[in-house]
Amino acid sequence: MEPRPRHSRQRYEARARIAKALAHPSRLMILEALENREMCVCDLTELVGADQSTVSKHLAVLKQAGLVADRKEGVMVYYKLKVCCLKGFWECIETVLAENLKLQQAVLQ
Amino acid sequence: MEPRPRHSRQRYEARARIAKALAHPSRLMILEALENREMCVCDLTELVGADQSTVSKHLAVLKQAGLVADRKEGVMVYYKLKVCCLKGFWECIETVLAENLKLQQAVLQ
DNA sequence: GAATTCAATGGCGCAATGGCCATATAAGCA
DNA sequence: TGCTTATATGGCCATTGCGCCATTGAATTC
Repeated sequence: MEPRPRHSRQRYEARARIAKALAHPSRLMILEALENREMCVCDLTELVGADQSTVSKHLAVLKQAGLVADRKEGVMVYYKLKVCCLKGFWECIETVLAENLKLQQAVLQ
Repeated sequence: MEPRPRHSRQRYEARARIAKALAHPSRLMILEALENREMCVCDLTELVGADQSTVSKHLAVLKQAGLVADRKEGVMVYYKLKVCCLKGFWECIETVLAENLKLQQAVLQ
């Protein structure tokens, strides 16, 4: 059985671009916060606890990946989730973490 | 409403470590291939089309994240999926990609 | 129009990532 | 004991990622 990729390299690269956008703690925090309601950059800056410019760049990454949308209202810019499929992602991550923890504890005993 | 993180910083960092492991096209390709059956490093090296040492390092990343497990049999090392929750992840990624594509096409028209 | 506020951008430094080559390690075989 | 094969590791280099600072741009208010 010769192993063959199921999809094209471009497709895996496209998938990885999305996954990369998810691969930072601050961005995960932002995404989770936006599940409740839309928030302005100032809110998110306070939430993350980093420099405003840093948060702004994180938001640009999320927007570029198509995960959030922004809306300007006066001086403020509000961001909201653009996709509702993140639930499956959270569940997957948490499952892995729980499994890892279980194994670690088993080793200690 | 003051914005407050739902979880600790450590938790977001732990989540991000898993997400980081998913954030490379070759690793996504490997994970998808392992859904069918376990495969040795030589198979996966052929699949990915990179240097054997490169693939070995990708596998170490996946193993460290707790996504795959390895089993030695003689000279060969076989890797298999350790978690079955990746389906939710794929679906999420594909949903985002489909949505992005739809919007791009709408812009062109 | 000057001052203030919110957000985005450019720049810079530093750490992490990922690629290949070369080498090490380990198992199987002559 | 060598010899070959499969995998892992170390080294090196180029690229990327991410933090903050400083600045710019845009909207609001005085």
